[in-house]
Amino acid sequence: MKHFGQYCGLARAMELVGERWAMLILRDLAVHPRRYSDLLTGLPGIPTNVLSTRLKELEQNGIVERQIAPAPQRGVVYAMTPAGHSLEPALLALGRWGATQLDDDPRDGEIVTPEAFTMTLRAVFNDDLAAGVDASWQLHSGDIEVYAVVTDGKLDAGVGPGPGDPDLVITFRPDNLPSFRALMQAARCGLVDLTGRRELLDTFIRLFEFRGASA
Amino acid sequence: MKHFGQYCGLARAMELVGERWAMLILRDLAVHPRRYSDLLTGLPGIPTNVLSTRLKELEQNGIVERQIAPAPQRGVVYAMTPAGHSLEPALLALGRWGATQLDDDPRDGEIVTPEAFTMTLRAVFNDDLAAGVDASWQLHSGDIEVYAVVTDGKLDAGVGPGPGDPDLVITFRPDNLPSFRALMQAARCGLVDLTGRRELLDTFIRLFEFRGASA
DNA sequence: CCGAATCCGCAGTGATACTG
DNA sequence: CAGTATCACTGCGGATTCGG
Repeated sequence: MKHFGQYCGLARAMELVGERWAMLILRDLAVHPRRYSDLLTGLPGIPTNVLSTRLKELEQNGIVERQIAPAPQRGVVYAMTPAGHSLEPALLALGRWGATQLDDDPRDGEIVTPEAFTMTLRAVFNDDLAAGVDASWQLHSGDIEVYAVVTDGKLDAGVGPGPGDPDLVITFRPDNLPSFRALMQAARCGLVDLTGRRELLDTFIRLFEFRGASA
Repeated sequence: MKHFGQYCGLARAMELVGERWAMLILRDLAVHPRRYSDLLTGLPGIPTNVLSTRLKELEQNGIVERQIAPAPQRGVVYAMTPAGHSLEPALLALGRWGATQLDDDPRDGEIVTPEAFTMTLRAVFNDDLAAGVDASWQLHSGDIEVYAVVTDGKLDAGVGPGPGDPDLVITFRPDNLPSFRALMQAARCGLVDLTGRRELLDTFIRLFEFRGASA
């Protein structure tokens, strides 16, 4: 990308990750390493040449790593480098701000991917309310399945079943909720199926209630 | 801008402020309202049509306001709306990350503007160390003049002379320090002229020492 | 099937000239 | 001062094709 000619952190950031689709690729990689075709299906609409160009640029800039996957899947896997992972606070801050600018419901054709959902969980997590909390949830909404594990007030969220048995499984009804906001509303109204320690639903709502774009 | 087709805060953020030059325009407006020509001179290299296009888009999206300036200067002034101001935490987070990716010294042709310098001050400010601090500084480096006022641990930083008399005036020598990093190094080594409460130099260094891209 | 490379039409950008 | 106008160029979107 062409340079902005300013010795400034923001300018450098935009030079490195400001091109079209780059941040969304990084959002997906921030959740877990992914193959080229995983990224393609998780970013409907991205041209294949743009994806491969971005991956090459991000790799060259030390933000993303190209790895040869080990035995079970064998193939190419893209993953964040430490420099890439250190970008996550900025991605979450941008995501929080963007969330305040979202319409109440998805526009025509707008989808929610498991990775977007996971990053939303991380973004809205109320760190300051979580001190001392230990609990784990598994969430089901449509065919999206994500987990959230809070250990000593620190969050680990990802796609799929969590690392251990969840304390509470929350299944949202109806199963095609359009947005995170609607989903939290359903939780508040009890429109959910619960399996496990049902009293942890309130804790979930408290910890993941979106409170605006504060720093 | 074309949409990404995802109902996701990050995607919406990039749709709204992800286009080329947009974040740098917002960085300047986050410091203070500016006229069209101020923005042009503060963003050397931006094409005039791109600036006017961005301003129109940002205005349409409710992030920037076009105001008719009052009596003294009379003319058009662009300013942040509340939605625009709420983007600042994200700009600072990106700037902090980008700062970790900067070379030690500016590349050929890279400049430092007063607005970039001000945003750097805001970005590196160590909030957690500032509890209870009340102090004000005025900084001179070359022809850049900025102020930093800490009131009860909260920072106000801007271009020009501060709102009141500064407790300490710091003038950096040599007067064309290439980077914020070099400037803090000069401060640590005593390569500065001080006027006022000299003991506040240590406080300044402590509060504005860059400690990496932590959230 | 995965992981791209290639080609084309078009929109966004950069540079400069010009105007109310 | 505050923008438009113009035009060459690059990058993106969309589709197809190709090699392992």
